[in-house]
Amino acid sequence: MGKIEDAIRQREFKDPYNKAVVNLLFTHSYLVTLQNALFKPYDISPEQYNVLRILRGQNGVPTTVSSIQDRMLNKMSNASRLVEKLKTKGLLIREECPTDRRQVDVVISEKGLNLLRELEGKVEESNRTLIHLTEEEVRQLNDLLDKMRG
Amino acid sequence: MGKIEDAIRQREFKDPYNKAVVNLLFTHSYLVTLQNALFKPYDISPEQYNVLRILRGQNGVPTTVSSIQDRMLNKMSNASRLVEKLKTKGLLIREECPTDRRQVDVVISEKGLNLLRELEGKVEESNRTLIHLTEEEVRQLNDLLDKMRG
DNA sequence: GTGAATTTAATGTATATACATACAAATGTA
DNA sequence: TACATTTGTATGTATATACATTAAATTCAC
Repeated sequence: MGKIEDAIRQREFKDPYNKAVVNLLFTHSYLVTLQNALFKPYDISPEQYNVLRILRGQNGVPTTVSSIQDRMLNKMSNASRLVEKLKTKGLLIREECPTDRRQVDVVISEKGLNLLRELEGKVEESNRTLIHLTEEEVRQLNDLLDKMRG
Repeated sequence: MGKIEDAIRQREFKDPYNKAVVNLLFTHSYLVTLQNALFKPYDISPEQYNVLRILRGQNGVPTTVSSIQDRMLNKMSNASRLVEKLKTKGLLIREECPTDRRQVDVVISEKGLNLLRELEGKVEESNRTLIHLTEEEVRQLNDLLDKMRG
């Protein structure tokens, strides 16, 4: 694939900051395209996978919708609707919180845990192979991204 | 904002590759949230802005929908519908191609050019301020992203 | 304790992505 | 030329994002 200039047929950028924004947007598209392909056979989207991982990270402790939202990669997403989709698929259990009736308690189901187990190795392998960098370079990338957001 | 671990309240990652994927997804969300806010007063989306820039880059030469698609950051997007939206707003002109009636010729309108001129400085400034890196570091980031995609 | 303010979740609407499919026009081939 | 294939664009449907609004439950102030 190589340089962004070839990929989107743009000769040059105004400055490296401008290029970085475009490069990040394009790289995101590269990532999610591959992720979609990975998850498609399991009838799940990358966002739904992420919610399931958040729930598993709670180790069985019920989580509210707003807490899921907080931990999501996209803060503007709509945890409420994603939870509804996952419930329909039987991948999580949602019930009214007894101590605060505004909230709902969400827990990953056995079926959800099994799906995560099935996907785990594939996701890990995919993450490694789609990033063509040495371990030292990936660490650099992570540091730059963390610093970049200020 | 700082480290991704704090931002999404995840204690640790399996390996730096895994972290990089999450970090890229999260950074993308950070970027587009700020871009949306920038473009909103002009009643335009980041994707629509990108299409207008592609058209301006043609310097008045008519462009087909598939050529726009090729140059877009997201290859799976739907140039046809974006062009339709921009036409409704009067930001571009779309007409049947005389030599090949399957194709449509798309050219940016004067109104579209004016909008780009109005936005130009703001976008450039925004791109600089939302990336908290030195020029040397941004170049590094660009190189890593280019290399990462293989 | 009552009413205002806040919190939590759900819903409504517009936009965009992802992918399949349809259809017309152009091209290639026998 | 006739017909199959390919190309260019549009459309249909499901999912997700972005953001405003609603409604119910809780908390706070008095």
